[in-house]
Amino acid sequence: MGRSPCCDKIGLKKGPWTPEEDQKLLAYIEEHGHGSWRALPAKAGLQRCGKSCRLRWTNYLRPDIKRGKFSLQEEQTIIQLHALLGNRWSAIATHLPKRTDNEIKNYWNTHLKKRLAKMGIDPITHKPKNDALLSNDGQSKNAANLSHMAQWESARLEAEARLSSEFDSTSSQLHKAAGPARPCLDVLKAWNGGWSSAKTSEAAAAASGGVSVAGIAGELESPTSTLSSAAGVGESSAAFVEFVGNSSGSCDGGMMKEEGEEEWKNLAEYTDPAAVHETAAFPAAWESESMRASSEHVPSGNFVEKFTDLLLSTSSGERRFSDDGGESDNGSGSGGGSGGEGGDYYEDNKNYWNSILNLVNASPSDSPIF
DNA sequence: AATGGGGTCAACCGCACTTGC
DNA sequence: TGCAAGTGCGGTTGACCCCAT
Repeated sequence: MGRSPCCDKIGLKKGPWTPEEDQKLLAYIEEHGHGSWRALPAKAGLQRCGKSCRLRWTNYLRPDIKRGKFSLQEEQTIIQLHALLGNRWSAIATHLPKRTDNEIKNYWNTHLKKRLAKMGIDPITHKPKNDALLSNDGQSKNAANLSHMAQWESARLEAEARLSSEFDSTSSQLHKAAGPARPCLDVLKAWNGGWSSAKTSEAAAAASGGVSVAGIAGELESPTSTLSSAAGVGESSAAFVEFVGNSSGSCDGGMMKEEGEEEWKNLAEYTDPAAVHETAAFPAAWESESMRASSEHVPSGNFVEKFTDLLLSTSSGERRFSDDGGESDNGSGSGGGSGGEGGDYYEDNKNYWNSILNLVNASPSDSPIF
């Protein structure tokens, strides 16, 4: 829109901040608050642009910033949320309260992304780069994926349409109150809630692959949120639809299985038990006959089980992937006793995404994105 | 000891969105 | 309603550090 940059004035300093500048900025903000960032430098006696001051404050000087090495739990959170949200660093940062988006972004780019790539996993899609590794019958699997994607996208659109009409009278108010768009996670919660309620009510909507939206009302603030999500996190969104396409077995808390339990129990502690319990009802809704019928033909594939687990194992010297990106046989395979060679493609990924949903559910209610 | 390469991270840049007039 | 200012966000850059040669 032809807006002039804030830093184009000659004479403003750039580059690394000196301790004196830090002190000035800190002292001013502590006394007056930052107020208008543009006006701040002059008032604080700094030869910096407001933007630079804001960045310095938010990324470095803020007192509530935790610095230093990322914990295992933080790594898990970043990986899982990145799988769901993509490069929305600020959104991810809301779940790591003492970390800045910049820090998380840097950590992802310099550590986690490389680890994923090393393992043959596309860090953008969080899927293996070589789909042929996933199963002995890649084509039929892909066909099944497409089928499920279509099925669930259809169901999602149906639910969305119903929500839109249901909330039509109040949506504008909600939009105003909600502030910035809350992309796809509203939908995830909605799905979760929908499935949970479907389990108990055996609603016809659920039986037909649709969703009983009655239980969603309380969770959704923006009934049209998926529309923005389609543009914002389209790829991840699609991945979600694909990954959840199976109904067999039970969920014992997402990816917190026997294998790697030491690492994942941290996540369990982090996650609100109540939320976990609520989410645990989610897979039960998958017992819907129509869904099961359509998924029974899906061949078992030895997909990347718990790749965040693997990723973190790799970081601690444990090697579970062969050099060509395939997974080496490490014994028991995936948990839950699923058949085939070490686990079921969909089961694993359902669990993976369930663990993300757990995270979503456990997130603070005032989170700007959830 | 010097040097080159790779890794890390603070900071900058430019675009997009929100807000106020 | 349209425009401009203010702010937030994500991608990128460049300086610094460490390590191998």
